[in-house]
Parts: sequence; C-alpha cells; structure tokens
Amino acid sequence: MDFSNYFPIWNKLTPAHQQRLTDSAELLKAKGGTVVHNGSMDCLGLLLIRSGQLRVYTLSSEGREITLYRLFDHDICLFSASCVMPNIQFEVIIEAEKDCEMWVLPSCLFKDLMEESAVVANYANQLISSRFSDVMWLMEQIMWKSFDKRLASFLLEESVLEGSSSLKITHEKIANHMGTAREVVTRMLRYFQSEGMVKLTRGTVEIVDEEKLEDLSQ
Amino acid sequence: MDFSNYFPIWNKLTPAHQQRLTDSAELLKAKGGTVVHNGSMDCLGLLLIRSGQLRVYTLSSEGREITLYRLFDHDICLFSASCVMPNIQFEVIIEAEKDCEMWVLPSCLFKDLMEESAVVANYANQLISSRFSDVMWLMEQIMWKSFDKRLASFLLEESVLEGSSSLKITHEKIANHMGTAREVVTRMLRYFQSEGMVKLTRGTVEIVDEEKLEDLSQ
DNA sequence: TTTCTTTCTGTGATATCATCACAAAATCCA
DNA sequence: TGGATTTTGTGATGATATCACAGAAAGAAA
Repeated sequence: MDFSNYFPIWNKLTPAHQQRLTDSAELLKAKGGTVVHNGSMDCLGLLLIRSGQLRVYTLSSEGREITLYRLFDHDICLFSASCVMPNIQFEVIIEAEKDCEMWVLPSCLFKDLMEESAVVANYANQLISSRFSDVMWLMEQIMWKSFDKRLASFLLEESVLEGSSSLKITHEKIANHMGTAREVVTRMLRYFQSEGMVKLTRGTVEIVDEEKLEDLSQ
Repeated sequence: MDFSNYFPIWNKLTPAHQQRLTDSAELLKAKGGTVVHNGSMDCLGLLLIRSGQLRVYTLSSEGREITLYRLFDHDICLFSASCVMPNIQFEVIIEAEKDCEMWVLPSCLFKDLMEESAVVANYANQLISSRFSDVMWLMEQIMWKSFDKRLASFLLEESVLEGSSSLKITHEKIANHMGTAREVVTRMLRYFQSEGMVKLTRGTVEIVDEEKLEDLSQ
C-alpha cells in the first residue's frame, strides 16, 4: 500500500513516520448501510477511503437525521478519530453509504504524529477546515434557501454522484439527508412531478427536466 | 504585554518565537457596533481580546443575519486571519459588540509560526475545533429545537452576559442574533409576556420569571 | 412646546414547512 | 394466493416566515 495517494504531505514526512504509518495501517471493510462510528463510542482512528462512500450525519433526540457531508475515494475521515482531537465537543455518526474498503490508522498514532510534526498538524488543520466549510455551507443552505431549491439541488447532486438521472432512493432517505420529514419530501416531489421535472415510481426518482431543476435550484 | 495569559502554550514556545510575537503585536481599538472583519476583504491577523466582546455572524444575500458565536476577554479570534488558513471556504463578519481593545498578531507571522511549530499548529487546531463545535451546537439548536425554546435560551444567556435581568435590546437585534424575522420575535415575546415570563417596554426586555423561562428552554 | 423624523413595536393576511393520523398502493415473502 | 412489510399519498392542523402597513415612543428641530 502506497499512502502517497492519500496524503499530499507524504513526501514531507520523515522516513520513520512513513514507516510507522505503513506498519500500523489495517484494512477495514464495511457493508453499505453499516454504522462505522457512533458518537464517542467508537474511536477507530483516521480512515482513508480506498473505495466506497461514507455519510457523516447528526441525529436529534427524536431520531431525525441530517447529512453533514459525504466522503469519497481517497478522502480522509477525521471524526472517526475525534477522541484524540481536543475541543471537538459534538458527536456525529458515520455510516458506509456504499460498500467500503478503508485503511485505518490508529488514533493514538495519529495523535503522536500531530504532536511530533508540524506538517501533520497543519494537514489535520486543513482537513478540519474543509469539514467546517462543508458544515457552514450546509448551514447557509438551511438558513437562507427554501426547501424546493434545496431539494432540487439534492436531486441534481445525487444524479451526478450516481452517474444516472434515475435515482434509486426513497422519500424517507431523502428526508433523512435533508433533515426534514418524509411527507414534506413526498409533497414537494409530487409538485416537481406535476411541473414535469421528475417522474416518480416506488423507490425511484427520475429526473426528466434537468434544466428546469437547475433553474429552480438557483 | 504578557501573552502567557492569552496562550496556554506560551511556555512551550521558543524564546525566539515569543520574541517575534511580542515584537509584532499591535493594539487595536474598536468601538461597539464597528465591523472589524468583513469576509475576505480584511485579513488583520489573530485577535487577542484584551477587553470587550466580538460577535461573529453570517449574512444572507437578502441581508438576514445569524450569530455563529461570540468571543470575550482573552479569547482568540481566528477568522480575522482566515486568509492564511487553507481550506476555509466560507466568509464571516466580525463586529465589536462592545468597545474592544485587542492585540493584533499579523496573519503572516501566525502562518509562519504554524508552519515552524507543531505546538502552534496543534493549538490552532484546538481553536478551530472549538469554533466548529460552537457552530455544530448552533446547527443542532436550529434544526431540532422550536423557536420558543431557542428564544428563552437566548434571553437567559443574554441576562447572564449582561449581569442583569433587564436587557437593553430591540426585537430587531434579537432577530439578527437568531436568524429570523423581527415580527417573529415580537410575537413570541408578546406570548412570553402574556405568560408572565417577561415584561416588555420599548428597547428592553425584562425577565420577570427566570425559572419559567428555564423550564421552557429545556 | 410643537412639529417633524426616526426608530421601534404590533398585527392581519397569507405562504411555507412540520406534525399527526391514517390509508392506499406496491412489493416481498411464506 | 394471501398476508406482512415497505413505500407513498393526503387531509387537518400547528409553527414559523413573509408581506404590508400602521401606530406608538423617542429624539431632533423649530
């Protein structure tokens, strides 16, 4: 395994650090739908995604969900090692959205490296900042955009991700991504259908007028 | 000026770094209500608050505001130096909520120190994580708590901050803190008044039944 | 004081989104 | 084929946002 594809800073690490990383990395597989990290209960370590897709979300006390961001091939998941990051005072849940293969770097190793190496610490900084930016983006969407625009954006993004205009997803799942109730999604999708933007069948949303959705999502 | 009160890591810095910090720090004063940092336009540097209070908020394109967090005596403001933090892809506005005196450490110095010192980089990490936690807390409040509870919490927090149960604040300002419209605040405050929790006069909200507000805010 | 101006607050009407309750339709499974 | 499960549909109602406007309070000017 060659981690230079995962860490842009790989070449700036000392050979000793490179060695410790390669020695202690282990491969983890997770089936789609599995929870990989749940709040402070797990503290696996840094996850380097070799294949698959992770979803990071929060949960309300009543069980409502909202997706904070997703991670893909070669992305690095920080919050699976949140126990070694001082001052992170919130909890997230990380689930494999698709079957995943990930390299796991133990939390304590990651912690040691951060303390020993300014390069690693600055890189961790960048990672946190990126996730912070993701959440700020989401927050602004929630605060300032109406639900029809947000839903249109979601469908378009999803179709890019899946590489298809025919999305295999239930209204319930969409609601969980967006932090709202299923009925709200159902109603808005029916409206989209009545406007000729999508076609609905059980378990799928087919985008039939991408352009109109784009216009709406602005 | 002795920065050991501002940086818990001060004693771990090299004498050379300590020297550079003390040499380049400048005092900045800002009147209450002044904008200190506006998106990517300004990039003052790290701000160490000697006295006063800062408010960090975002703005929608229609001019609606929501307070992300506040900073107080001896807190450090990172986002006034966001230009040197790679991967911060959002903009915030920072205003002096009260008359402020702050030490300014130039962005480029801060950047150099982070790159040279793992201790500084890790400390920056902690600062970002704290602000990230603040925003996540806010997000969960917005998503999962009803407006009456949020308003009750706000009033109680405000009264602790001001050290008084008689708050000199307009409905408009409360709305700007909470990311909602003024009318919404007015109506809820009137309801609180009808329930005997507050007493309203122009420009002030007086808390008359703190306990009842506490109960509501849970 | 009186008048004018500005700021702040109050409120109806309507739109948007959330919640609750329930049922019908589609699919799966025995 | 019939029953169980999942998914979707929808009315009624509540909570919050938006729009439009008006009145009340305070401050400024004459």
